[in-house]
Amino acid sequence: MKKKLSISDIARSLNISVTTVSFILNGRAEEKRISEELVQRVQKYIAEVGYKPNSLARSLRTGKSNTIGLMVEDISNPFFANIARMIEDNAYKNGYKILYCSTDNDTEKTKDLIQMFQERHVDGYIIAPPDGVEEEINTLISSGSPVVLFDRNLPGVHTDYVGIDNYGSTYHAINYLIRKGYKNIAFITLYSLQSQMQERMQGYESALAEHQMNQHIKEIPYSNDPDDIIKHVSAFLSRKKEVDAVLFGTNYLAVSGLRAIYNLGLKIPSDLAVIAFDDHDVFELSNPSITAIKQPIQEISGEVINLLLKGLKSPSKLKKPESLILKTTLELRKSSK
Amino acid sequence: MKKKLSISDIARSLNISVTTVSFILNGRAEEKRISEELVQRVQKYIAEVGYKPNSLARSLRTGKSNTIGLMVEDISNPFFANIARMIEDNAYKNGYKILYCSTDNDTEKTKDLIQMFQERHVDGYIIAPPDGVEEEINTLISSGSPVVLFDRNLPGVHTDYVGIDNYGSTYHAINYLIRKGYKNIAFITLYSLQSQMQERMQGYESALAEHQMNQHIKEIPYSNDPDDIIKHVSAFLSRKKEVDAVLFGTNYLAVSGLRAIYNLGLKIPSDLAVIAFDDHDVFELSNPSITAIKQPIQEISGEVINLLLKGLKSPSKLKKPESLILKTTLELRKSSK
DNA sequence: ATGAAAGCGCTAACAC
DNA sequence: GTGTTAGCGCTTTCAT
Repeated sequence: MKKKLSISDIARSLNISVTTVSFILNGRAEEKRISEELVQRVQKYIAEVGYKPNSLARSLRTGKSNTIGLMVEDISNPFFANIARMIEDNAYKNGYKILYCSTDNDTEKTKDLIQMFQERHVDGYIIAPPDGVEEEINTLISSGSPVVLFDRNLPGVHTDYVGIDNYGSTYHAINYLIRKGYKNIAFITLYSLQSQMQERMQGYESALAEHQMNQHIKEIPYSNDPDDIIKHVSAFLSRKKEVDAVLFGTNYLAVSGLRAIYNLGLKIPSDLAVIAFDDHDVFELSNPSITAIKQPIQEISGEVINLLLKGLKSPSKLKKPESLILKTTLELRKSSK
Repeated sequence: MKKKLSISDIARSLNISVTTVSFILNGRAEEKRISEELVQRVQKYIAEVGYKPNSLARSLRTGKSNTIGLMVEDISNPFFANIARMIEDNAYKNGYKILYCSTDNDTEKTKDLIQMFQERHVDGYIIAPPDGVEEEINTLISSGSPVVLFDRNLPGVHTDYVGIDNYGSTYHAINYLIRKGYKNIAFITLYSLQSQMQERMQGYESALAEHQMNQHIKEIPYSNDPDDIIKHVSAFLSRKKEVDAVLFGTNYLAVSGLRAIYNLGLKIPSDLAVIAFDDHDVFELSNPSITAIKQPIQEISGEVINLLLKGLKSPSKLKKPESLILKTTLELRKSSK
């Protein structure tokens, strides 16, 4: 277990000053007009002894940690896991590491988490926020940290946002079902004030209203336990026999919803047509396969990290917030006739 | 944007020394016999002004970062995403944050990643390693960092490990297929030297050997692109018409494999029985549902974090490595007659 | 029971 | 071009 080397050890061994070493380390040799030969010598020595700067000390000194805080609803949800993966790749490529956490859509938990990240001096935040954390996020922003929101926006928070056209997505999906002749179209969604869920609901309502059709809405409280969801969906569908099509508000509602539907012995699409919001491997391989509103995950992650890196580069005050609303696609499969 | 407070600001405002504040902050007031009244006063003030110690400075001083490095094959794979979620919950509960990364089973990438984590002074490592990083991991261990390996073990590395009975799992699965009367059972697996894949292969081979049955093995190179896998599986199955059952070595091989099977127009289980290694939402909801070898994810994560926390507490030298081999269950579904 | 002060390893303003 | 040095904010030894 050899002793960790420090910059002064290097300087001493080479008989030069720490400043010189530091400048070379930070690629400022040219700028400081340090002789090419010295640079070579230092780099060779550093490689030889395997010296690595202590990033903690560096961070303490510079105030930058080269770390990004990623806060999602649940890292085990495939939508977020996929986004996390793409963001990771991009961040590492740019010299940033990722600290992650799952909020469970819990406002208090999220506040704690934000504080933890703050104490850790993460350089920037990527957040899919629950509602109720507007104030904390505004504090973050006004203290100069770049923040990119995604998946759901926060009213009253002035920062970069990447989302999708939720309203249009459900609006079109419902119109598709109407064209196919379904008469009683239900919307099974999360009991939530989050912007994306509200917009999805509005799209559903508008489409029905335009055709003077009845609403059948079921809002289910957020839960980590699939069985809770299954129970709610079962109860709803057993009660509402007239429902002949259902749009699920999120992918995991749909996954649990499918279980409920199979448990009830309902046949898709003859008894019930199904569309899910957010795609999932399950939907392609189910039999029948399930039509889904597909978010452009790659594009979302790309824009998110892109905006954050931009924010990291330029002082946030100079940059005015951008909002990107991306298009979804309705992936037609066999779950509707 | 108010100036960040430091411990000396607190001390100055309260007219006491930083030492005292530090002791109180670190819960050593009792031990240092600081008057109860002073402790109260300091804590009240700290809460009032919202002072938060700078964890960077603390880490620099103590050498502990309260961060755990989590390295998995691919965070977007549901198996790893689920483990990540459970590990996160436990770690945060114990005051640790998680830095994660995906190795893509790439030896060189993993070496880089290990180095990055080392530079970050993570306190401990949880790794599902590719092969070829034995040396790097041994260096980590001998430098005193606790390391817990999971999912696959590394020969020659002496550290905690949590895995499953891979050999027994495939052995039993194949025997089950044999009992059901299948004659030409294929094993579609990863082209890999990793311990868990080798063991799975051995279980397959032993079971067949005991019944003097022919092997049909297809090893597919690791790829992030599902289409690559689909192509390989399609080619293999079109060539090997006699195959009447197939065991997939990992869940994502099975997910892509199912696509290949459907593309070829094969019917499960009449044309082909299917078993997957690792469960997945897809398998339960597919029609027919797919039999799978299910890993006890909760138990795995629990043991992993448990071992790591143990290692974090006691100097690793004093602790002798533990290896935990957990049992899987064969989740019988409809993909075999 | 409390305080002074020496660093942890690094960066960068300033001096030469 | 290169060196000296003052911190970044904290912990902890040693002194009182």
